[in-house]
Amino acid sequence: MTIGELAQRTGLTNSRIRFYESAGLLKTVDRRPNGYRTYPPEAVLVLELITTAQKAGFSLDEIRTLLPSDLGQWNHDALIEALRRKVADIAALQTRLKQSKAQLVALIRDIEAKPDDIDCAANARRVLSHVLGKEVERPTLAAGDVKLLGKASRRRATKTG
Amino acid sequence: MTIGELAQRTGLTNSRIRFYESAGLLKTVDRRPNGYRTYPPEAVLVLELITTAQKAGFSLDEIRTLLPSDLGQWNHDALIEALRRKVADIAALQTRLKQSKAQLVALIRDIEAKPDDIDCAANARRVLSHVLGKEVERPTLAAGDVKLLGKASRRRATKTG
DNA sequence: CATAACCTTTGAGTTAAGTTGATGGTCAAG
DNA sequence: CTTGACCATCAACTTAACTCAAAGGTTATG
Repeated sequence: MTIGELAQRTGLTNSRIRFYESAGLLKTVDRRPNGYRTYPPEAVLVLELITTAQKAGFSLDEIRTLLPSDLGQWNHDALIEALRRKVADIAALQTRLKQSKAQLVALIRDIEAKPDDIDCAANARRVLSHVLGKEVERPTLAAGDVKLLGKASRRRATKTG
Repeated sequence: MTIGELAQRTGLTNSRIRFYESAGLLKTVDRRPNGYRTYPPEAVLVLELITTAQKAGFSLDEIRTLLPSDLGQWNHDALIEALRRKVADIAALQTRLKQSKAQLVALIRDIEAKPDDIDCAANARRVLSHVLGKEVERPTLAAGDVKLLGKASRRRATKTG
């Protein structure tokens, strides 16, 4: 199989397959007399395995250390250990995401729960103090004196509190 | 406040603060006659806001478009919309992670549930066929003929099925 | 006035996982 | 024998969010 055929069967690009080879994920590939790479059918499996592992969150570095030189010869213990570690990583990330999401949801509620009797700036201070978890001082300067924050400039016009 | 003082109060590095300025997150900063940057106390708040937003998953680009030029003058609608979008992003990621984790857990169980009466290579094929969701052929070549997979070489010795 | 500890700018380096482009060889068809 | 579709290598570019180094100005202290 040529690299183009392999690319078609796996849905990857030629350059990506060459990149995987240069990254040590594919064993030294055979060459035809003309220099063209030639692959056995198993190459399809290996590439599918790589992309599957990537989707599961493994880096190419991790995959390289886990892929055996022969598809039937896995390092059982290292593999299981890596899988468990990845599950733990995911669990940790899930915890963080859950917290972040809860904070954002609370923030949205907080912003929308603006008391009718305070103005925009006061509401901003109120919300900010919740976000940053501490007292936020009222500006002692006129609005124009607050010289922070710049260039942004792709904000829309409407400013409200 | 000098940049060094601001860095100490926020726990950021000088270079990071300068970087945020060059990235358009801090408004044109005042300069002393000697060319040194000088910051008002509000700068601490702005930087804390930036790092807080980053922890919640916002990119600097997103933050730049949302940060108002005045801390009391938010673009209410754009902000709420961005917050909702971020919550949706997180929810989508949570879904993906849940699936990945379930797949990995299933894979671990699958690997460990090796029937006593099959050998390593057969177990590898069995597991592979589950992972890739299709039939995996038995090798028609001797193990040494499978020329894929390379360089890796930092694998440990013990090979099992 | 020397030295340390600040500050300045500019440009390049870092990581991951590739992509893109330049330049050139190979091969089958017409 | 030329055209087009392949293939090869190599270096450079991409994105994000910074860091680091070089080269030099400023300020406080002894």
